[in-house]
Amino acid sequence: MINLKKIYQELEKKYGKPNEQWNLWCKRPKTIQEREEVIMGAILTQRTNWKNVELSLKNLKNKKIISLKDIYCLGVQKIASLIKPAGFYEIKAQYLFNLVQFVIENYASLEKFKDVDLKEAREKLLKVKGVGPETADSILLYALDKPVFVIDEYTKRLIREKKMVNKINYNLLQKFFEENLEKDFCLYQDFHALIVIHGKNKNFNIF
DNA sequence: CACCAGGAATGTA
DNA sequence: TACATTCATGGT
Repeated sequence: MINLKKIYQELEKKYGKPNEQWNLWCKRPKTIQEREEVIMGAILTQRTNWKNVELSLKNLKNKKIISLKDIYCLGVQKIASLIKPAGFYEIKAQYLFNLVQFVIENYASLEKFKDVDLKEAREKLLKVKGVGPETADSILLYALDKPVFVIDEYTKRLIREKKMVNKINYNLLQKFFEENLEKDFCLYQDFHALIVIHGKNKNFNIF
C-alpha cells in the first residue's frame, strides 16, 4: 500500500470533506439526474474553472435542460448558446452532443450504460470525439461509480513533488494509484477531489 | 492588461 | 513519441 493511503488521510485531516462541486461529485448514492449533471460538468470543465461551469449549468437548468435526453433533443447550436460562460463553447457543445448521442443511440439511457463493464465502457468512451482519458475516467468514477483513479495536472504535480514515481504519464500514474490503494470507488472519488482542492491551495506546506 | 482554469483534437517533425 | 496550436469566457 506504500504511503498513498497515508497521503489521503493527511489530506482529509487538513481539508475535511470535499466541498463546492465535490458536494455533488462525491455524493453517494447519486440519483440518475445527478449522474447526468456530472457528465455535463465533465465536458464543460475541460480547461475551465468550475465557477464558469456552474454558470453554464445554471443556463441549462433555466431552460429546463436537465437530462442527457434534453441535450440530445436540443441540438448543437442551442447547446452552444447556453454554455458560453464555460468557454470554448462551440467545440464543447459538439463534444457534449457527441457524448450524449453515444449514450442514447447505443444504450437508450444512462442506467443501461451504467451496467456496462468498466473496461468496455472506458474503451468506448475514449472513442467519442471530445472525451480523452481524464474526462472518460471522471465520468466512469463520478457518474458511474466505477473504480478508476482520475489523473490530472494536480495529481502529476503532487507525485512529482513527492518523487514517488520517476516516469510520469497518465496510464502509468493511474496504474500506480490503483495498485497501491484498495479498489474502492468511494476512496477514489474523495481522494481525487482532495488532491484538486489541495492543488488549488497556494500555501500547501503540509506533510 | 496579462494570465490562467479538473483537456482534447489536430498538425508537424 | 513529443511538442505546438486552437478553442474562448470570466476572474484576479
